[in-house]
Amino acid sequence: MPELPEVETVKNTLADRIAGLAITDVDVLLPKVIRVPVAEEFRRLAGGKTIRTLARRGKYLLFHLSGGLTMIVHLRMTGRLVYTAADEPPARYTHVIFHLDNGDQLRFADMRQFGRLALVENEAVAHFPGLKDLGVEPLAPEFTREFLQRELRRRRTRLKPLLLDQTFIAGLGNIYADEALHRARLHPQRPAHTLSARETAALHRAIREVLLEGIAERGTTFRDYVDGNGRRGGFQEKLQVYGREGRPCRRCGRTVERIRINGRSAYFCPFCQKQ
DNA sequence: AAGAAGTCCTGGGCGC
DNA sequence: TGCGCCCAGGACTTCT
Repeated sequence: MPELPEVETVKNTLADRIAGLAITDVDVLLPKVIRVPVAEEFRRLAGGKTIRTLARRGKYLLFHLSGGLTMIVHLRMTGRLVYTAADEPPARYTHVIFHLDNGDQLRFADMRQFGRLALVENEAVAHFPGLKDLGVEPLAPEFTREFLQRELRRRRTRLKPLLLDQTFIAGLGNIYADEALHRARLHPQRPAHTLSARETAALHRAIREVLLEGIAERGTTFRDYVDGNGRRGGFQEKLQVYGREGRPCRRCGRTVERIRINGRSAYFCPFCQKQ
């Protein structure tokens, strides 16, 4: 699932290739993946625009276009954005094709059809549903230990759901949340307000470390993720607990367990991460 | 008002 | 072998 490190990697791999290119035409093969405006308008507006720069906010990808427009993309579970030669046979589940003025293409594919694209005026980005309520960027300087301590103290919820709350910290998903908690030796069910200063510092450090290592490994390909060049990530080789139910914890060798918290699975080591 | 549940999807894993 | 069931999961909506 594309989380912060995967989206960052897609952004970086695509930026090298498409920044400065113009979109000559757009094929929308599955109109419902276009959130706004309606597919026909999306196509009309995107056509002729130049892709200036790419940015990321949480798990959202932002394409800053000429004409004061921004394309917002969320890959959700299985979405892919891949730069391809025009004669490349279309991958299964390709829903949108951007024709670029160098003859190549940018293709959006998504097996589960959860991912969404939107095209809005620059001024509307800050008001866009989902984007507008995003919390702090965990790799930005604003995400300090003091900030985390202040926030944890006033929340009664458990750590795992809190880390997945995009209005709190933007960009963590199930994989990196579980890995961060394991690295900080914190149980996913721990009530947020019960952490000591020392534990808070460990969590703060762990969140940043797992994300930075994820980016350094070019993301985690648990199943479907590929970057803007269609290449798999490498961080799946370094996962300590995620997806490892019944297998040994890579730190202590005891068996990794999986529990359900708010309908989401949480992998953890009951020895390293005591309640 | 926070927290929980329902919704969207389809490949893959499982039981029989 | 093959059928049917159910699960995974991010973010948004709806319910409590």
